[in-house]
Amino acid sequence: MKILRVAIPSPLRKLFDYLPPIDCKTDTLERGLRVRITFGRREVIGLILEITDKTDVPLSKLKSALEVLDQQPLQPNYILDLAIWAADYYQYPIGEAALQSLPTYLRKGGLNEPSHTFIWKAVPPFTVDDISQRANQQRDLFKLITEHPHGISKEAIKAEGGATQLLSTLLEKGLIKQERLVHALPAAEHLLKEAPLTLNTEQSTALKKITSQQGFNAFLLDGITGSGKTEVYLQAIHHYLKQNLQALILVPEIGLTPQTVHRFQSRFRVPVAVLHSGLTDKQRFDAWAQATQGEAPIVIGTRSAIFTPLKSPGIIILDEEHDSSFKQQEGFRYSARDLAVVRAHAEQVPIILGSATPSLESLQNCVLSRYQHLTLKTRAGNANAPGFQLLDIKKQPLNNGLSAALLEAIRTHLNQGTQVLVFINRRGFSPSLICHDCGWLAECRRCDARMTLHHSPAHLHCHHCDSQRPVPKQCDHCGSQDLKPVGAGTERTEQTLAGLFPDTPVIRVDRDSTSRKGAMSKIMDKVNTGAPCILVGTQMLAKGHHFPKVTLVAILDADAGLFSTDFRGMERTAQMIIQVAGRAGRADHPGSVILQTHHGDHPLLTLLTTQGYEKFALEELTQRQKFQLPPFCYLAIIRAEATQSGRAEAFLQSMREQQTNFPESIQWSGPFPSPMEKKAGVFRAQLLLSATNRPLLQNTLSRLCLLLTDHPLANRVRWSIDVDPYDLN
DNA sequence: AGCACGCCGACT
DNA sequence: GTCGGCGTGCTC
Repeated sequence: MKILRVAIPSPLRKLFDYLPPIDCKTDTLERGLRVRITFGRREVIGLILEITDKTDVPLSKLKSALEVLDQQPLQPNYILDLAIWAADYYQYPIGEAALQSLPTYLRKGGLNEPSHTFIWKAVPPFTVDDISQRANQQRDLFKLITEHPHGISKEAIKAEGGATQLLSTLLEKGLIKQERLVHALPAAEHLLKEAPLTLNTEQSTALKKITSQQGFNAFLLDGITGSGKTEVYLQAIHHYLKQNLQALILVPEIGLTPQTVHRFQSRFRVPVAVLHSGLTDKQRFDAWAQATQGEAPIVIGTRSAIFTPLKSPGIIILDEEHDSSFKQQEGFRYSARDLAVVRAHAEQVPIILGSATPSLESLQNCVLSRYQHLTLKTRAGNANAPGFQLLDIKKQPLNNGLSAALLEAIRTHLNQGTQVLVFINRRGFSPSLICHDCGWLAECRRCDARMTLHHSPAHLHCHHCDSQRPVPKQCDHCGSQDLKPVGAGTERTEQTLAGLFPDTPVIRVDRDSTSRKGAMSKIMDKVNTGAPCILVGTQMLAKGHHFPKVTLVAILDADAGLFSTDFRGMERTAQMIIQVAGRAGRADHPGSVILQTHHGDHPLLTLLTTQGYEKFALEELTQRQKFQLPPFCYLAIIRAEATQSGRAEAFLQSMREQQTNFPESIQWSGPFPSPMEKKAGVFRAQLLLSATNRPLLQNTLSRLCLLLTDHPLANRVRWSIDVDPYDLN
């Protein structure tokens, strides 16, 4: 008797046993096939993870599966194993995890039959003279098709003005035929579409180290902005493409732009499968299938692409490895960066983690020789590194957050005919609205947070829960009409600068100004003309885009995050500063960076701006070691949320009290209300665990997980476990 | 998570 | 008399 152990998308942390479908040839059953089953009173799609001949479930309770959906396993075992490993490591229900490793289209029961592009070809020996003289459209269509001996797609025919509605007529007459487009991969010597750039010594040393070793190796490609990391990626990819192996490239959410994809497409004469959030489920599945079947030698995607199978794995590359978007912040809270290393190890392929500002975790892995540290310190074209200036604004008068010294510097650069970038990490006009008479602040009704004032269009907006309301005319508390904006966001800075520099265009770049389709490329076109301008923007400016004409970068508030409650605050601030600074001073213009701060003598800020990121990072690492913080310990947070104040905290407290014989080497902290207790209408609390022994922490978490699941109050709260949390909020 | 069952309050 | 509120229990 065969028993199927099935992963089911449900929060129950176990597999469910089913009998094969009644009329099923049991020798065709296999791990990795989907089954349609009744689960409780509903029908769901599950995934066979094991086939055994015994079960702990009473036979009377066993149901038969309704149908097997696949002939072949959907993904190789190593992907399934990766998902199961992750479910265990991140304490996430196994069924949810296993099914989330599949594209949504398959998860919902779609057939594993990717769409194909069909092409039309003329059937020899027919010529245009075999078509009646009077059928002009048919003759034109046929001529067009004969001009493409390798075939032409319907879309291409339409683009050429051909009468696609007559294709079936010609097909019926046997003059043309339809074929599936197969991308024949070019021979190794024809892979390149453009010539590789010449590598400098550092780059070629790095490339040689990556490509000369066999099997699994993890590399941290630690290269300052402009040092040519991408060229190293491209040439490493070339090395594996030549052996008919594939490359998987993961980039941060914000980094998956058409320009990024274009870099890879313009170098190689091979299909590139791109997995991004703008695709429909079917399109995403098609891209997934291209990767899985090996039709796309290059696969680029964001976090979730870590579960995309490759037919012939060659190399994994994860760019901007420090970026927070690789850690999923809800639900299945995995780190694509860490899973990428696990996956590379399982597949015995090399992995490159690249960054100009590596995470302290990765740097520590280099110290421990788990990763090989490859550094690129030379900027291409001998461009100078930007010069930093800490501008202490203590006691200085500020014009909406801009000091006189900074304005003077902006003026100097504009007069030299170059561009200026002003970075401020707050959207909107001002971060709050205060009553001048009584001090009342416009607060969000659903969050413990103030609402941001926006001018265009005028409204109050909560950046935590997205709720919006009109700008009040008078104070809720005392009725005064003297309401004043406090602090500056991008809109206000834009307005102020536009007033001070009336002859220079001021361009705002934030989520609000770029949300319309094509808005960003319009902005880029304008900036790329090279005419002097002031760019005002958020984090968006720090990532991906290059602004070759920018010679001055101004960071209005370098202090945000310096004294944060989150131990990673300093690391994040430093990464942000270096990433923004990287936008200035390309090739022919030396750049300068001005940081406005109230702590001009802050030791770490000084170290960062005078000695560079690496020195800063090593110093920060000694601090982390001193205080036994990651990467010198492992963390997990148990979070809970409830609609009633205090309930989440009480739940965690009660769980903590239930836990007996708790290992002494695990530190508890909490439960505490979360830093912003109320968010989007729910009250949140958390409990922090830390340990130096990872297996012990894992073990403890598994036990706590059982306790949480069975807790009598568990249905009154929502709880989750975050292993290796990135954000302590 | 879903989904159904079940037991109490305000409506035609 | 019933529609429907959400507490409780179950899913091979």
